[in-house]
Amino acid sequence: MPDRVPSVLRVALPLPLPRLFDYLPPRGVAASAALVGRRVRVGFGSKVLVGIVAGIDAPDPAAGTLREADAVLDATALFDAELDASLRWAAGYWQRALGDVFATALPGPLRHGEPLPDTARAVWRLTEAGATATPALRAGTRPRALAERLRAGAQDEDALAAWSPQWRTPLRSLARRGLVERLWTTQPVPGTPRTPPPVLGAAQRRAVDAVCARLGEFAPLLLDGVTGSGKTEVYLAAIEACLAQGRQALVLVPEIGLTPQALRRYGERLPVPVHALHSGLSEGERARAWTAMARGEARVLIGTRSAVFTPLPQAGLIVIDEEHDASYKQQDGFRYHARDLALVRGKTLGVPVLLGSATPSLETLHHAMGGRYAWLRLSERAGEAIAPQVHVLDVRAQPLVDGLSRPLRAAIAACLARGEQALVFRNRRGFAPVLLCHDCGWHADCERCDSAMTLHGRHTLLCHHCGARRRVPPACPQCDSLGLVPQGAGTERLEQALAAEFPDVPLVRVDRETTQHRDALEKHFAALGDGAGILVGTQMLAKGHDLPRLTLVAIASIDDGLFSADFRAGERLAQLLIQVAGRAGRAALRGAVWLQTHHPDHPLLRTLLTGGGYHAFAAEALAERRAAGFPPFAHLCLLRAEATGQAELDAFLAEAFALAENAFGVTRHAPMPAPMPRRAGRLRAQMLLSSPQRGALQALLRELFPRLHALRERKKVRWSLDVDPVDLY
DNA sequence: TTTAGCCGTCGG
DNA sequence: CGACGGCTAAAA
Ligand SMILES: [Zn+2]
Ligand SMILES: [Zn+2]
Repeated sequence: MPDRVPSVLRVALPLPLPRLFDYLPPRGVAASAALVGRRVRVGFGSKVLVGIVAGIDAPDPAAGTLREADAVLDATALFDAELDASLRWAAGYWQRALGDVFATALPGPLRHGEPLPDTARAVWRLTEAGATATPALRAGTRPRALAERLRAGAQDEDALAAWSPQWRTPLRSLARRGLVERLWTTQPVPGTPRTPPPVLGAAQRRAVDAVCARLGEFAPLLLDGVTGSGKTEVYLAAIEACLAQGRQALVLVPEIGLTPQALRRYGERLPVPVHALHSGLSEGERARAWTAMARGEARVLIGTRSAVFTPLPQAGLIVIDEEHDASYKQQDGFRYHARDLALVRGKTLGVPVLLGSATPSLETLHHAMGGRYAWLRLSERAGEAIAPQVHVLDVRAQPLVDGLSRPLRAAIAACLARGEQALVFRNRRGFAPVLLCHDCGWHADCERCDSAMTLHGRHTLLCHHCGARRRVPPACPQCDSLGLVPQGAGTERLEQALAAEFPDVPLVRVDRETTQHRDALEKHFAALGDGAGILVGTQMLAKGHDLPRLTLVAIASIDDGLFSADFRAGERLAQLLIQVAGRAGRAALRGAVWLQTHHPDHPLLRTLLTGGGYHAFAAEALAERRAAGFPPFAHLCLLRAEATGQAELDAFLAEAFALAENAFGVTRHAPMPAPMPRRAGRLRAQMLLSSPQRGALQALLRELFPRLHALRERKKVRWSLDVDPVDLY
């Protein structure tokens, strides 16, 4: 009889093991349903872990003696009912252990058992003495400017930092004289000066109205608008309406989109403090923002992929900017898709989910075309702006010197002569992608990967896949020839060539090497100034900072992307081209886009650049996907595996293939080597599963996942299931 | 995934 | 005989 009494805690631990672990409650604590969702500290093997109580149950008679949990760490559940349900759904959908999913959803300090942080924020206001003394402060000084600002109302430290990065200096000067004082508050601080909203165009107005009409219910909406059509103003107006109803808003942006400039824009336009969650914050700051949302103190949170796990107890609206962006899919561990999880949360929460993009993903477009998503179109650039003129440069008959043809150099020179700015785009960093022997055809390959090494500078060969680094050999290792030549041009080579040709204008290279830190990108843009200048770089330049003087976009080459085997490569390339091209031109200055290619007749380029643009491309690509049985017309799961020995790898995938036999009508494709069969010394292979029915695939995965865990052959193999993979690499 | 523990080999 | 490496089962 006592065996039937629910007396054990079923705990989700942060491990990749797909099961829960049973513990007795700590001494003096009764096992009650009220403990579900709270963190507990438990001994596990020889170490101590922090887990979350996932349920309360009767003890399993088959189990041996249970350990006692050390302590319950929370007074209430960390996740509310909605977040808890959404996380459980995510664990099932993307096939990941619940404890691992819970751990991913928590900011570091909470994951490690720290108490919820204090969310009170420091607010500075003028003292009475300060108010009196302000007019007497020396005019034109920073303390005077700060005092004037505070006279309009108290400000929190975020607002002061937005005003000036060096806000502490004048503040300290005022504080020393007793003119300002610090308070602690969890309330939003009113009185932050706000930029008035611009007048919206008719299409923007319609879009805002469409979103506002759906506040209070689940509604997926696609905001489909070209670069410069004013999507952000639509977000801001919708968020204001959401705030006015007393609800919270969550905004997801791609990693690269969360610039200080973008944050400032949200902060200045909205009547409440805007909290940010991004990789540049300390763990403590992330925990504070998360907790402030959980307590309802924060009303607007803007963040990157992992911000989708933020509690939204008073949710009103979720916005996903650049919804097509691949960075929303986590590429290791718990391989969730933030956009898709946001849609599920929106449905559970009963709030609209606004998906914005100039180049919507084919999945989202397909939903919009089928009427499942409301489709809001902003077809014109806001204001007077006109679309840029596109030149496709056939370089088959053109000599390329350092990757640049004569007509392109001439176009850049003309642009600079007008005092305008040029962006030269090339999606390969380094000096040259290949180092080739002119005499025997040998090229420098990585010893641990099936991939060529990239030449960096003049003397270094670098593998972009495993990080291997070595010196350029003095002569060809195969034929002793001295004729080793860099083949092709990366950003570094373009930079040098442009610097030599245009020595008098500022030139900035933007790629992973030059832009390590968070603020480096902003510094680069500042270094460019607002006169004539050149930016060279990779897709880091595709969005971000607004550059009004930029009128010429030169795409040095994207030919290597035209023939990729991956089913999503075309979509990616089209999105990238449209994004980069969209940077050319503004209201008064018409932009031009130059594309150098050896394949001017490639269907993708014809349709995209000289035909009907992105939507015409998308229609063709969707037809191809339908014919080939790829998403959105089928749902995929990729079983990836890697091992040091080929035999172990093959044996594992052969077993996995057998396990997937005839199940639920899901198509199992024969195991095959990965597109890069060897990487960092490890052999890689994969098996694809596909089904037109998402439910059938999910049913198979529910059976397959535990069986894979139980396989003997799994031992020497690292494997993972990737549900809805963004690429098959 | 991590790790304790078992067993077999090998050097001292 | 004890150290070490490789393999396996178990972690509640
Ligand atoms: Zn050679
Ligand atoms: Zn390598």
